[in-house]
Amino acid sequence: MAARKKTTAQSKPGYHHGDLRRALIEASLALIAEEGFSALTLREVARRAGVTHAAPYRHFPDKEALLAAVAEEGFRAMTTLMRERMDKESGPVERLSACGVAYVLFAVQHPAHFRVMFGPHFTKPADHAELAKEGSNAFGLLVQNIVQCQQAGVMLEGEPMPLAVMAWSQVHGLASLLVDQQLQEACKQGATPEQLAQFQTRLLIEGMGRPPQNG
Amino acid sequence: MAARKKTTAQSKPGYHHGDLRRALIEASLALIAEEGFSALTLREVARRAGVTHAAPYRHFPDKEALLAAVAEEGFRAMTTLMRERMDKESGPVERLSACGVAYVLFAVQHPAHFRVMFGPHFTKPADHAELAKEGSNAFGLLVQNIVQCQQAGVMLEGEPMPLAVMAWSQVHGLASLLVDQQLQEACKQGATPEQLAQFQTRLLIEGMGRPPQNG
DNA sequence: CCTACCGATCGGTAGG
DNA sequence: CCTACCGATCGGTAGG
Repeated sequence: MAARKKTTAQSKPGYHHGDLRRALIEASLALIAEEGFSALTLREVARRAGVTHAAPYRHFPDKEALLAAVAEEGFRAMTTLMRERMDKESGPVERLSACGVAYVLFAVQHPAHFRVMFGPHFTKPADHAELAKEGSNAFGLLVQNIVQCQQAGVMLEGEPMPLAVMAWSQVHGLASLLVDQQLQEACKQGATPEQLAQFQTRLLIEGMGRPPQNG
Repeated sequence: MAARKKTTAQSKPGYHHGDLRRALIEASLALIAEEGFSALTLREVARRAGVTHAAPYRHFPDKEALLAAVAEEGFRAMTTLMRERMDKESGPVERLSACGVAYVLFAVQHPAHFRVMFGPHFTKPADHAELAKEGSNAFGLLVQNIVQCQQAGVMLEGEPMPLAVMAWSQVHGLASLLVDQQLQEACKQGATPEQLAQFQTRLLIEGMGRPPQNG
């Protein structure tokens, strides 16, 4: 055991990465997960990736660009997970539910990604067109599910947008509370994130699924 | 205009505050609101309060203690606002709705407070007993409203906790999306935060208000 | 509550 | 992708 040196995978100083860009992104995620956001500096990221602190500038002009790349990747992975879960269901209500559950599970499984995606990091959103597009894609999936529920006659008619924003709020709130560790006491009854998400999604659709009683 | 010096309220170096503690808290909030979280350093806070960077240590042992004071104050203000809005209503459903709307409005009106209250800043929650208590008080108000709806027979029976967590998720999600500027395009239809909160709260209670159809 | 000081770290760049 | 360097800022403390 004494012989086992305390080093990261590549401690050789002159090591050349095959893909430093990827290594930097992954180092960022690990750093955020382990030591929180305030610990994220380009220098520490470089250190963890096994390069000097000047190297990252070959791939990202600044920290914001690195974070944008992390966020983009996050949105793509989240969209993929939502699609996977949706594809296992056939009915529009079940597909909408699966989409929401996937949102929450992604956040719980990738908290660092989730924080970067929705944190207030990007001073000028206009500078990150690709990122905005990935975000819209994910939201579009949700809207599409809502519309299909409406067309199937199992959801309130009219503008889909307010309903989509409501569904987004629901899953985003649960995801945020879970990621930020706010549901420790309230939920130590043993409920898993998936159970919570399924319970909430079901009641949510229940509420959106009938017109208010007349009278 | 040339005569108008560019100084803050107190530029006199030796100025003695009547209440430096308050001034530090308010400087923190302004700083977060104006330049984001990463700009929050004890030195900059001291600068804005018009004292040297050693002065804050007389009131707070470190940055985390300052943030805990900000968060405590936030929870107290939020609880007050929820109570005010609830007290204008008499029916349990209306009171629950008012409580949720107040949560969202507080976040929109005090985004810096909201971010501190729910951000991942407190490494050891056990070190901040007072803060935990204020948070529980606010959540308790929500649980109490749920129970009263149940007792009035207008809400699903059984464990109130899952319903309370669901309601919290709903308003927390909407509040977070608004504070983090994520609803710009989706909602430039002109809907105000209060209208969004009221719409969502109404449908939420709708969903929690009836047992699923049997069959 | 201030002055003066400490070691440490950071973002960024020149030059190879 | 590295070495070497820059100015700037930070948290924290001694001593008054």
